[in-house]
This record gives sequence, structure tokens and C-alpha cells, in this order.
Amino acid sequence: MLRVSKLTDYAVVVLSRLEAEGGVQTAPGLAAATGLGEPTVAKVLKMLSQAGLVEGQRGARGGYRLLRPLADLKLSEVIVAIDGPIALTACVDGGFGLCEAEHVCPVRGRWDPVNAAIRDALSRITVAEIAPPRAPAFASPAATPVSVLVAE
Amino acid sequence: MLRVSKLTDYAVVVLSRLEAEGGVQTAPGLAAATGLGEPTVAKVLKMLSQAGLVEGQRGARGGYRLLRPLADLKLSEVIVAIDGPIALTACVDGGFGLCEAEHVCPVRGRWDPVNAAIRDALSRITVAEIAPPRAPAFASPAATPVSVLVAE
DNA sequence: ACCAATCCGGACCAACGGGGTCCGGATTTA
DNA sequence: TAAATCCGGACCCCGTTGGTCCGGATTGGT
Repeated sequence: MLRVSKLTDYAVVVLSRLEAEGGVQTAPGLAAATGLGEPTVAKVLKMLSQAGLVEGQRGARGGYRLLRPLADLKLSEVIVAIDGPIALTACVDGGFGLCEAEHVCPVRGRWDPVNAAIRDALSRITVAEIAPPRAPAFASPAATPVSVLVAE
Repeated sequence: MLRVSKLTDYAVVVLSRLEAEGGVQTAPGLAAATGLGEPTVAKVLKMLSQAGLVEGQRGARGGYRLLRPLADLKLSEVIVAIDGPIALTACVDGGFGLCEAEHVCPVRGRWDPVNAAIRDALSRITVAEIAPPRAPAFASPAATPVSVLVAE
């Protein structure tokens, strides 16, 4: 499938929402605005915070704020923040001790150029490019019964 | 992690072995030559056969043979054969009915250019480029002290 | 004509990781 | 002091992946 995790997808949504609204926003607020689960959004924001893509401010009136505009944020950075290093195989750029049969593995290190190509491709795309252009966040707060749609 | 499945990795190994040896080879033979499990190799070959990358010949003296030289085989073809369509998210190029919240998903279709970029990158690499140039088991026993480095 | 070798198609099962939730603690504001 | 909020982790459930196995079909050899 060659998939990124759903969390990465969510991260893009949350980030775009952060930029659309601007300023400092709480995790529950972002959850409500995006229609995602509150604990899930919190988890995503924590990861993004650890990666230095957003900044969390504690206490009452706290929340998260964007550290860089999305136009300066590479997609690869988000993927790395959520999914970890970008590598198509477990043998990450010739690392040792990961593969039990690495001393006989005939493709050791040969995936490296492939990984590099993928990283390069994902570095050329910014989050702003895949974030929904619709800045208007109005989105009919009561008219978006996401929970209803999802609940089903 | 953005990983391809292990099976895809195995496929590259098996394919490279197929080309290195040439002609028609049996699944058990390839398993022995690559050090992979026999049922696993058989499974990989079946998938590659269904995808039209190799051809299986039944009966005694049967086996598999390569239909195209590895230099003409794109890496993306192998990945598609084993892992299925290349798409980073479940929403494959705007397909419907896959995501339960697609009506309200703000990033619907926006991953398409990303997927295209990945496909493009993987299409520019041939299997021959990542296959080991040659894999004679007797090649350099002393020149591969990897097992010593691993020391486990 | 029979048997052995081999591919073919599918079912089956165990293990790992992802996705989602929850809780206690730390920190800041009112 | 109390409320709001982030922080760090533990926890569990489910789906997919990886790996195995079996019966059937096909082909070549004896």
C-alpha cells in the first residue's frame, strides 16, 4: 500500500486549520473544528510539538500555535514527525542490527537511492500545497454534524 | 514509517536472482538460492506472475522465467504487483466509498499530486538499479565481516 | 498409462503495529 | 486556590502483514 499513517493525514488537517484560524488554539477547539476525535487531535499536536513544528503553551488560555507558515513547512517534515524516518524498508540506510539476516541480505543498502528519491519528492511539496485552500473557517459550526455523519 | 511490505523487498531479491541465473527456475530452487522461506518465495512468484512480470510454467521441468530484463522493469511495477496501487492515503485519487467521512474531509483529493510525485519517482528507478550487481555466494567471504560487526 | 514435479488458487493462523482512549502530573491564568 | 490546558506515558482493540499449508491442475518422464 505504501501508506502514510492516518495520523499524518490528520496532522495536515490540523495544521491547515491552525493556519486558517491563526493565533493560539486549544486541542479541543481544533478537534471540534476538524471533526476529529479530541484525544486523537491531542496526540497529533503532541507529536508535532515534539518535532518543533508547533509550540504548545500550557495553562489556562493555553493552546498550540504554528511556528512556521505552512508554505515553509515541507510535507516530509510532517511525515517524519508523525511516522518517523522515511525509509521504504527496515534496513534504513545501511543501519545494523535491525535485520536478522543482514549479513547475507543481497539488497543491503541498495534501497538507499530509492529512499533518497522519495525524500526528495516529499521535500519539494509544502503543506500549504496540500492543505485545503478554503481559509473561511465559518463552516457552519452547527451545520457540520460530523459526529452524526461518522457515528452512523 | 512509509514502508513497502517485506514481500516487495523479497520480490526484488528473487527477481535479481532470476536474472542472474537466467532461464527457467523453480520456486524451491530460488528459495534455496536466496535463503528465503520456500512458501514465501512461492507466494511472491505467484504475485509477480499474476502481474505479468514473470511467467510460470507448470509441470515437471517447470518453473518461472523473467519476461523482461530488470533494466526494463520499473520499481513501481514491482511495488504495485505486491503491495497494490501506490497511494499514500486511503483516499486513492478521489475514489468514493472508502472513507466514512469523505463528505466533510477537507483534504479530499489534495494528496493526489503527492501520490503522483511518488509514483513518478518510483517509475524512474529500475529494478536493475537496486538489484545487486552480482550475487555469487562465494564472492568475498573475507570481505564481508558484517557478521563480526553485528556480533550477536 | 502412470507417477513425480511443479505451478495455481485459495484458506488459514499468529504476531505486530496502528489507531484510539484514558489517566495522573505539571504549568499557567484568573 | 481553582480552573484550564498541555505533557508524558500506559493501555487495549482491531486490522493488516507475514508466513504456512493444502487440494487441484498441468506437464514431463518412465
